[in-house]
Amino acid sequence: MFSKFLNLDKEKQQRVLNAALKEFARKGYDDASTIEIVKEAGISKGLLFHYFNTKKDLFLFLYDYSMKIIKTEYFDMINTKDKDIFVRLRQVYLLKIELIHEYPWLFQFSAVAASTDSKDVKKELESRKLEMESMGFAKMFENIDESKFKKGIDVEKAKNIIFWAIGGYTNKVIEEVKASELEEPDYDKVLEEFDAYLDILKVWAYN
Amino acid sequence: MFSKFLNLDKEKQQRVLNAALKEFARKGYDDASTIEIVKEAGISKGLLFHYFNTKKDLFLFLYDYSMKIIKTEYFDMINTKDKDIFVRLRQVYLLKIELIHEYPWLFQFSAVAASTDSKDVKKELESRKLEMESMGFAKMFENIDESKFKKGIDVEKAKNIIFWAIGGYTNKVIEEVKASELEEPDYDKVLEEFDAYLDILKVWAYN
Amino acid sequence: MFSKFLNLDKEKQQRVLNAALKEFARKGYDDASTIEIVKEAGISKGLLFHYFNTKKDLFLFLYDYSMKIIKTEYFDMINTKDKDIFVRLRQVYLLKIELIHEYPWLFQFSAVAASTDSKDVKKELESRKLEMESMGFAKMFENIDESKFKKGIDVEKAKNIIFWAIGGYTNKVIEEVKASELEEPDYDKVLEEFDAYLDILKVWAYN
Amino acid sequence: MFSKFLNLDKEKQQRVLNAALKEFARKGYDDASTIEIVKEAGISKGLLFHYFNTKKDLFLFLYDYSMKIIKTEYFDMINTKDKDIFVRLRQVYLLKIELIHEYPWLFQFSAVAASTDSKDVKKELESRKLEMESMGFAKMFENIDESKFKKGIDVEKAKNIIFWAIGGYTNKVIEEVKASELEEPDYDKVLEEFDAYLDILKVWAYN
DNA sequence: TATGAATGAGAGTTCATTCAT
DNA sequence: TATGAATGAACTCTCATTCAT
Repeated sequence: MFSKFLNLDKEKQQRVLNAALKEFARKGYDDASTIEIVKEAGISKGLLFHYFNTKKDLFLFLYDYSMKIIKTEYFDMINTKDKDIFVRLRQVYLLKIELIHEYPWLFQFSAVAASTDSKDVKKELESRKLEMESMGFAKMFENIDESKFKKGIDVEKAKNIIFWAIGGYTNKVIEEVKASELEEPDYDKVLEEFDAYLDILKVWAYN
Repeated sequence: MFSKFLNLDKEKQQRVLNAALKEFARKGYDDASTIEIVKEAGISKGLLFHYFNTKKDLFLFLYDYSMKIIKTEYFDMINTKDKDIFVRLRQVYLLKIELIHEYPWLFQFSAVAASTDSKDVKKELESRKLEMESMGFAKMFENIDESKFKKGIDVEKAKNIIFWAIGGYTNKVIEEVKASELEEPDYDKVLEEFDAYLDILKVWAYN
Repeated sequence: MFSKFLNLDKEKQQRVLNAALKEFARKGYDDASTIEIVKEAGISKGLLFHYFNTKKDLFLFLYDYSMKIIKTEYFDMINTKDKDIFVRLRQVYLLKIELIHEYPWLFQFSAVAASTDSKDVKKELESRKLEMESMGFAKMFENIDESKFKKGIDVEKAKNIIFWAIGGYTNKVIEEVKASELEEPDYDKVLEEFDAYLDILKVWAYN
Repeated sequence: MFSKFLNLDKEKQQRVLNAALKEFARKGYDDASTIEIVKEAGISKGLLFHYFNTKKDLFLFLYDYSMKIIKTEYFDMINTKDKDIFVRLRQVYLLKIELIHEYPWLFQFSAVAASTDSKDVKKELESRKLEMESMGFAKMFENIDESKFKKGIDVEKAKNIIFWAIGGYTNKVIEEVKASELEEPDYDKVLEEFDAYLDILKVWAYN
């Protein structure tokens, strides 16, 4: 199907993939411009369609590509031997930062793809949505030692609060990066702050 | 500037405003269609441009209009005499539900506007972003009795966690409404669950 | 459906119709250029699509329009009281010339439409093909006095020969007009020659 | 000019020629796709252009090639010793069927080429149109014994009628083949019917 | 004020043709 | 000679915006 593209040398593939992920991540499906993608990738308009046939196919290719990476290089890498939820979350966070380094637009693209309502791709997306979010959520909280939690509290809700709190912090970092037009945050500082939040949650949630 | 529009009878103004808020909220700036707006509003295409000159001006008018409502009818209505953060949050939540009833697309529009990156409006939006979020955050946590919090914990971070947890729950509700294609959730059930989350956070955060 | 177009003043309608009939008649469906049509019609690119939505819809509109004219102003006008086949054919021929005067590209368009294989319109065409040709053939030869024909000859085949001979002459005239780049032939000369052919066929076919 | 192509082994030449004739015959000049040709011929895109430079040159090469075959293997093969027009026509008909067997797309291609109006090739076609039709017509009716015709009738016109009648029958057969999606008609049946038409014409035209 | 026909730049896509290998 | 990736002009179609009425 996409063999023409996949036979390219890796460097050119990366250029095209990153350009496309970036454009879709920033503008969403409908507003993303194929012209911007080819400009950024340094290829001609015709060539993009030589590889991917349509904008829609390109998007779905990127979706599958992203999901594959997120599954194999993120979810599957979560070590469920750490049973303490905060040790686990820290581990996952470090994994994510690593991945963002390698694929700067991957998570933003997948977030945009997950929430798009564009009628062109909605149907196809629904049919393949493996619920990355829920899959990630499940893996993140798999085999957790719940005995450490304060008694008398709904553990599912407790997990949700922890999940949302961490997601909130992550979004804050992303917003700050966007606003300051940095390409990358200072990950040491971020991790330090992240740990501070984990510490609070630990004190709160555990006995 | 928009005097032509503002001189209309209120009923017609509302029709146009709601139609436009709805379209932008659903599709984002670039993908919103002026023809859909005029159809829904029951006016002609020419008239919309007679009132607002350009799509961009319409959008920015809506943004300012939304911010004004959110400020005057939401943030300013927060009663800071309730010093307990969880009493406060519950109060704010009820206020928001009330406002959603009156302006169904207001908060979704403001969320879309806040996160749009469309180059047409990005610059103007930045220059006027009064940081609704931070403004809301500030008001929501203004004059809070911090003595109730567990000692030895960074209060600002604690507030953030609570804020994000609540935001997370809100988004979950919105996603569920979207997925079930309901126009409105069952607010009683939602409030009950909301309270359950507040209770957990209370146990956690307070002594 | 095509109300926007049908509400135009007749002169503009004619300009657009003739431009489109001409372009499709000359180049066939696939190769016809909407740009050429709008140039010839003196309207803008957008306007053609404002009227007809797609090239396909335009083509099918033209098809239905042409079939209607050919039916009501050609086939239905054939006077079947003339039972002599040669009187009938002469009558039909005069009718056709008249119609060509009014709608110069009508018959060429309908011939092109009948023989097009373009996958875009093939299906729709098939579903509505009222078999103009066979319908015309039927009407042309309806209520003919067959007693005048030479005995012992298959009358159906005889009719076919006459039909093809006349068709052949007609095509010859069309080719000559094309080659000389005249817009219209000298109809008096053509009719004279046509009569000469009819006379021969009469001597041949009748006793 | 086309020496690169002509130096190929005959089998490959034939593959390319037949693929190209078929594609042009089916779709006309403008709508014919070079990629379809190379796929059918089993060569690469670059190679086609290496041989023929442009689509136009390929088309004109095919035209000249076709005309040459039609001249040498069709018109020149007409045996003018048969002076009876109907014997002659039958002979020509059999010749044509034979040739169609050998070059399935030859006549359809030449018909399409003769009637194309595509501006790319129109001019060149006109300048070399040796009037295949008229050439064939001339040869077909060369050295015919006109004494057998009914007296008092314009012999040229009589010949035309016979020519058109036969052409009409031929087109009918082609249409029927197309409609039934057969690759080839039942030639025995066709010949039988063809003879029936010749018989009628014979009775009519001769004393 | 109010309409919607009219405009044209720009979108995604196709395809003959070129060119590095 | 042979390949097919790469190009870019041209296609159909969309849509914010203008303008005659």
